[in-house]
Amino acid sequence: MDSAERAPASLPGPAVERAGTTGDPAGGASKRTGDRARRGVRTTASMADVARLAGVSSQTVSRVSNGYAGVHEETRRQVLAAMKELGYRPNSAARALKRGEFRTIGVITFTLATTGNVRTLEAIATSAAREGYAVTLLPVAVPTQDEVRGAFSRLEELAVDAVIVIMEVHLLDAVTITLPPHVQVVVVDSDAGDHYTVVDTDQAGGTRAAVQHLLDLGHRTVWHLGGPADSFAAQRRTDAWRAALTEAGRVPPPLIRGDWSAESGYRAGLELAAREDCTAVFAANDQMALGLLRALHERGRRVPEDVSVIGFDDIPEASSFLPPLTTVHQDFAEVGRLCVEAVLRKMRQEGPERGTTLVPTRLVLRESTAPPGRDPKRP
Amino acid sequence: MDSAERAPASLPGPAVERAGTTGDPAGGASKRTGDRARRGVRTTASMADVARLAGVSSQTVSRVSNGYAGVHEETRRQVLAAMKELGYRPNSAARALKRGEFRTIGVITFTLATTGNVRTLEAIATSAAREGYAVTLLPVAVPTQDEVRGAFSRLEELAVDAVIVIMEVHLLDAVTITLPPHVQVVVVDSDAGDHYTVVDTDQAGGTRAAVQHLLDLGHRTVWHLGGPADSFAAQRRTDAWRAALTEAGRVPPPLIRGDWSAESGYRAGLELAAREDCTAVFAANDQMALGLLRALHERGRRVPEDVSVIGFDDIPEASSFLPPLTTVHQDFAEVGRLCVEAVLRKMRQEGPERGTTLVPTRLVLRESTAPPGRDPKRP
DNA sequence: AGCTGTTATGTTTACGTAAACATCTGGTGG
DNA sequence: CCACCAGATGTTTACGTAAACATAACAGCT
Repeated sequence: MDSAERAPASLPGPAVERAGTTGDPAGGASKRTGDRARRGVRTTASMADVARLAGVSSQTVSRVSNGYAGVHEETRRQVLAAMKELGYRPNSAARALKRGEFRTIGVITFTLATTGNVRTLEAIATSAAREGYAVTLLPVAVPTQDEVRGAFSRLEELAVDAVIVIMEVHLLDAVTITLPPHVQVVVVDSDAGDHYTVVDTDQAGGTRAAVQHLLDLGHRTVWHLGGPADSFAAQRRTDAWRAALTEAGRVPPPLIRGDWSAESGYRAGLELAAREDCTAVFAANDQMALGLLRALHERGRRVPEDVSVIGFDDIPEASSFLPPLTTVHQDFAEVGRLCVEAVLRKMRQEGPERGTTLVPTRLVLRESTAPPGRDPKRP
Repeated sequence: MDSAERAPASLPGPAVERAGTTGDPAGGASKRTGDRARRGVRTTASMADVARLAGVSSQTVSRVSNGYAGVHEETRRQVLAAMKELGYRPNSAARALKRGEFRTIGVITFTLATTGNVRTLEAIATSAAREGYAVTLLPVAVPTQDEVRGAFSRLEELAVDAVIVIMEVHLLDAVTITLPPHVQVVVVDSDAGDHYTVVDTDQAGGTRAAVQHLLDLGHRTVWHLGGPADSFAAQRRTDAWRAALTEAGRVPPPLIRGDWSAESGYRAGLELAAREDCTAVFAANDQMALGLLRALHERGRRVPEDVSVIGFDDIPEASSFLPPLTTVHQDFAEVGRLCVEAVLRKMRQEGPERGTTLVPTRLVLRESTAPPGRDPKRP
């Protein structure tokens, strides 16, 4: 309880007063000195131990451990043997302290409920591992400024060299962030390319492909089931949808907004099903498209005969929807990979400080789209 | 001494003033020694800096930083002011080195493609943050022994105090794991409760509820679309399904196996749709149930009139399936929370070394189940 | 032989923090 | 009035690693 009370060392926190004893019930049975011996934690072997056993200096152990050339083969073998015998593991805290870097990337993201975030995170973790970096996860439960601020203040005292932010970054600007000065930031899902390094899916390109596909099929116009207003990705898709229609000389119907969830797609679908003039819908993600399909089905509007539906993301389940969903495929793996690449480049001061990288999309044709007015009753 | 060079905390300074060659200013103009000065990384303020500015010893700064009592209020204020002015952040590497702990939990998991893993991970991260711990993610791309070994060897030199393993642990036993001796392990999805501390969903309870529900509706027996053989969760669900049927005096039909994906559910569904005697199916997860629904629909078998379907997980989309899916709700958040709790308790040596904790499930009734043979044409 | 350069290894030092121990106040009670 | 105590603060030291510098051994060359 004592140790739990010891507030997690947060700087801004006015420092919880430590009541009572220091935590150790006076039983001074510890003859061992050393900090951690008292907690009963078995200390692991250090370089000095290995050096002693191998009969060399600890510096030579360090050289072997870091793979430097210039160590006699014989010596190296002895050192390696000693390491193995003692089960030596380099202490990463000491390494980080000495080297001034943690080899860790922090990832800040909202809820992991959306496929996109998760897939990107996974790709980031994989790419980072390949580069010898670990990934520390910082979930932000609710997208309020307070929560974001909280995540960042946790981050400030965290052992990271760089941060990747998977969310609309305007929330950040509103917050006064004070990151350790050398920490690099890369952002997904934002238009802040002039302030940050941004990697993102080509939302506009994907959207245009989707809209164009529907227009090519002969639909007069395309309705849009958009994502929440605070998502930049959603905003971009909505903008691109409008632009694509306008450029094609069509009148964009009123925007209908969901919140990414299938449930919101269902509600929107009930609305749309009531409109006879709605023959094509572009949903801003697959989940909402799923709800939309259900609503249309319930109201007796057939897909794709009466209404064409197209989604965004290409989640694995999309091919199992009823009917299988035509959708815009996002390459999350590539986004994650590029994020890591960008952030490492920034750390090495090899890359530009800012700018946006777009990852192309691909339209996946399945069975939820068809020419309009194809009524099997009047073939 | 060199405090003049430590720039007085102009916070948003990008600080790439070191022009010219990247790392080797040949005219050794740098009077500073020190490792990281040479890499052009601006050193952040240390305790010593704060102490100097506040006119106290660094130990007093440490006391303030860690919230110890016994610091005069006046002094504390001064120290806090100095910290703020310099933008001081405790160096977590030094802390970790000194304290012998990292305040970090490592999470090893297979692909983040399954909802369960992701939701559990998210809950772990949230709970850990609440306790002042960070979470480091270690994805294992493919469930081969080599991959697992790789993840663990990365882990060995990683800065973690504890590990939570989200996968069947038998893969681990086959691998020779050599973790730092004091690292605690908690496992999800395993029956290794006699070797490890295990937290898991009550697979058996949930399965029994599902099977019983179908039997109560009047179905003669229940078919099962199981998960992959290497998943313990899948195994448990399959075992419980057999047991529940047997106890009720029914004959378990042959097992059909999928791989968790909707696609595999679809393939299985095509098979099941061909069998007139199949009136009820229990799918081991919701994704497979989705594929199953599609196959049944394609083959003209109505759900729930001709076939009842029940899933497992209760993913958010389940309520938007066609029809909305009756399924077993898993409380992933609770699983994650308990994992963190267990692992922290182990670290503090307050809890048992091994044993299994089960988290109860809840059957969510929607519209994919009904009594058999209910033909709406003959009400 | 004497010099030079190369290779292999050892020694010193510093990274930032916090425990352990030491010192210095001012007040209290005998 | 002094011994004593407790609270407030300072000093020393060690955590494990790796850069920087130092040394030693030896081969090649004039």
